[in-house]
Amino acid sequence: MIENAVLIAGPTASGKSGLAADIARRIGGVVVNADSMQVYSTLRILTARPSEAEAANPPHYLYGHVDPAIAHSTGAWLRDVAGLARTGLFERRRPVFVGGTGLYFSALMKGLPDFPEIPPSVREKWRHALAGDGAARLHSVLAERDPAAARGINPTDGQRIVRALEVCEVSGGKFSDLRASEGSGMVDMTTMRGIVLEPKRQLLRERIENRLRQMVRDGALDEVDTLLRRGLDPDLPAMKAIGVRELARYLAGEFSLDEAIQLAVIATRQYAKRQSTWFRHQIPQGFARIASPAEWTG
RNA sequence: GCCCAGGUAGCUCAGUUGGUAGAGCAGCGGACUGAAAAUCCGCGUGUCGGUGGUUCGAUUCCGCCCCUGGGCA
Repeated sequence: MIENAVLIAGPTASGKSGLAADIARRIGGVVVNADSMQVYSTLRILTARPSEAEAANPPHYLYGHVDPAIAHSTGAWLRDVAGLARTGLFERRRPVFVGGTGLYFSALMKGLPDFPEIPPSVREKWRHALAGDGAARLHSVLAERDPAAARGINPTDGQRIVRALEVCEVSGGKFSDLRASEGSGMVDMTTMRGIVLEPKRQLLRERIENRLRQMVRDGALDEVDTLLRRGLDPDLPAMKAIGVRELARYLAGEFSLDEAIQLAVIATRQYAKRQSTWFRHQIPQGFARIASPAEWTG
């Protein structure tokens, strides 16, 4: 159990990283990443990961420690956190978890059901089936193996259907049964402190656009180029970082830099909206909700 | 100045053989239990450029005007 943790959630470009560093420095703590994309090593600029200098003081953990060729996951991230906890680090230094991935916060607070590890061959098999037969077909397959799970998943939601099917196959049981057996959270909720950043939409829009232009000035194109040269599977999570696709299309000469940036800005705005929706409804009561880091008087 | 093609949702456009209109994108709302920067669901009234006329009724037909492209001078 992690005592006295600080959790900071917020949409992209809300200024949460800076706030996390300030708080960690003040309480003599450490910053722990809770963002699904900042774990990857190659895309430092494009994922707005803190620089090496920033990450040195206060100490930052779980940033850029995963190669983009590896498909990280919520479960893998949770194991990373557990590994850090086992070293006793959090008993000496209070952890400040910061990020934009709502699911990671849920997993941290409530735990994850005890799903089995899915062998790559099984994963591939169902993904193939999805591509070939379509979501509706797989949904009816799921309806036979696990009616309860099928009822809870939209017939067009291929990704979730595949997930349920692979878990059924590997466990030999039902996905819905496993889901019912909730794991236990990692942070002690009675001593935890939670903050949600909720900037005004208009302000966020401006910040997103400015930041993306700055990223390009800082060398985001080189990062994307480096990533592309590795010829990785486009389905890998790291390849889906916002901006990769858009800037890649500029590099391929499909459209101008300005058009590429515009598309990436739009994708980022839509992402920020999804994040806000999550934090509005899925984060427990008791988190302090503030519009900007300046409002935090902690 | 003349000829042609257009002016319809924030943008790109479709459509109405005359009964006041609809797609994609954007935007907004929502879901979310090991890909989550992912995946999925829901939401479309806008002087149909303006103004006269014909008509029971015009965004649709006719006249004039304005604007934008292209062509001829």
